[in-house]
Amino acid sequence: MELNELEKIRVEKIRKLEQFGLVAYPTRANIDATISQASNAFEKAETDEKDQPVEFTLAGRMRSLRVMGKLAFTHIEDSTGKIQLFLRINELGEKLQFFKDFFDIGDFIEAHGSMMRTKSGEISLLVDDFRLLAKAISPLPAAKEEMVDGELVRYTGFSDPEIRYRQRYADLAVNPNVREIFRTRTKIVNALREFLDMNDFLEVETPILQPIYGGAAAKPFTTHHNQLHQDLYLRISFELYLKRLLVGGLDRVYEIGRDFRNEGVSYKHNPEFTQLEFYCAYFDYLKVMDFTEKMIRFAAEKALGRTQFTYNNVEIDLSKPWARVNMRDSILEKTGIDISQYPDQESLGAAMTAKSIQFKPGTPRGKLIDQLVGDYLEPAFIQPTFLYDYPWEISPLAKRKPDDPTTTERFEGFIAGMELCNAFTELNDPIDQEIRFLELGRAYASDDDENNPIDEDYLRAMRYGMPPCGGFGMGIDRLTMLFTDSRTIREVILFPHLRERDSNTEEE
RNA sequence: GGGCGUAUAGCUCAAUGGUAGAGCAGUGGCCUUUUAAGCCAUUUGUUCUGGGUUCGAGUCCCAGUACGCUCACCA
Repeated sequence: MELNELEKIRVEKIRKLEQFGLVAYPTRANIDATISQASNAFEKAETDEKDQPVEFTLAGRMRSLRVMGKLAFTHIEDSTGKIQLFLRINELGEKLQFFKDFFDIGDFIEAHGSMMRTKSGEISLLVDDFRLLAKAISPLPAAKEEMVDGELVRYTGFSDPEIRYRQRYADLAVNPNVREIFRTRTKIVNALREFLDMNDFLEVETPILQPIYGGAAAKPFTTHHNQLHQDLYLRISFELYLKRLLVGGLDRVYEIGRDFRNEGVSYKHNPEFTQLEFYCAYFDYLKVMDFTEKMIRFAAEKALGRTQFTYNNVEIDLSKPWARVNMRDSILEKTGIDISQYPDQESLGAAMTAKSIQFKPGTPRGKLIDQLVGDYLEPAFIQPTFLYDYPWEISPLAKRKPDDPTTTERFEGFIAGMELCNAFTELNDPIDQEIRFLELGRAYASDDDENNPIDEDYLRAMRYGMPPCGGFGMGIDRLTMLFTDSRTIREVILFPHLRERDSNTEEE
């Protein structure tokens, strides 16, 4: 590994330390409080007007350093906050010189002393002893910041997105707002879990390695089990396994986990992403809509502490019920085309051509409708909106409407023009399900796409009898994007997928 | 996969085809209340990679790589 000049200097410091019989990476730390605990305790002692000194041993990473002749200031940071260390020759004697010689920004330091306020009023630890806890050899990208009128101002930064994602550890270390995004993400997941648990759902885990993939329309990643001589797929959804559990009498189940789709990467697509799916016996899609509103609102309250948030400079309000938009009516309104009048690919295509709407020749009816939705409806769904009643062709796992077999009881939820969730009254009729699978297989064959064999075991499960139920799937990453005002999915995934680098450029 | 853009010091960025620079970081010095500390001095480059044009290329051309935006794809 090639070290640069700065790194060589710091390695040399480690070598010198060892000559003095000291270690750069001691095994144990001996702190007795976190940084926030210490400052809180001191503030309390101040208000209680207690005279005895408040002493602590604290530790953290040095984030700033101001050295004067006979004194020095450094801010240290742990995950609870920042505090200033005040080092003076008065308390430290010649050990101050040791500090000046061997400590750098980025190092982890442990310091003992008593809490005080400096002349400018900042809570600080007046240090009477300290030691190195871990030496940083590589300098962290410089990111200086200060609070001006409550606003965080950053003067230089670590902003190249590529390096930020490739070296997320450094990104997290220098950009507090990035740490905040991932704290919020965890709060969201915890809140969703709490909400579902409160509603008597059972959290389960289903296979990620699947012999037959299904539950969504996406290309899978393929892998192989050597001993069994069997090709396996990384799941593209949880759906078919979770619904098997309803056959088994687990009436309310959910899973939060990773899906893998071998598709294009974009600001809202990552090859692996986190999904929440739940299934609830005796729910239909209307009940799922009500439940979804409550669940998202609950997540916002828990993760953000409020039900309004700003995304892309637009105020989104979750406190009100979501708009509910019928797909047929809405397409008619926006394009003048009544899809119910055009039951096949040819007639709908002709209607679109008559309106000068272009499409790829040979596109099946379902995908034409999908295109109309994507082009004319979705971008307008800024405030939370449920778009409901999808054509059966693109909804092979959803139940048909009792009064209209060409339409299914399915909805998708949108916020800020982005698809967030997908849900339906689940198809529990094994005979209809088999017809749909066969139809789907035909569509795939004509599309010259991946061969997607019928999941016979799923049909067998359904033949045992599946209760009527509602199901729901939501991208956790996208919800996190919304709640953290992130413009790309990579901002909310700790280690997003990036193209592999050449080995010769990978090395420093 | 297509189009457009970007790639220069550890970080953020400059540089008419004519000696590759600044701020911060680093190093040395001064400094007992700083907080983007200050002052003085000072070090650092495969200008993404490989070709080409030219007396001369960070700059122009071609190819490649990565990233960003965008389009396509995406039940």
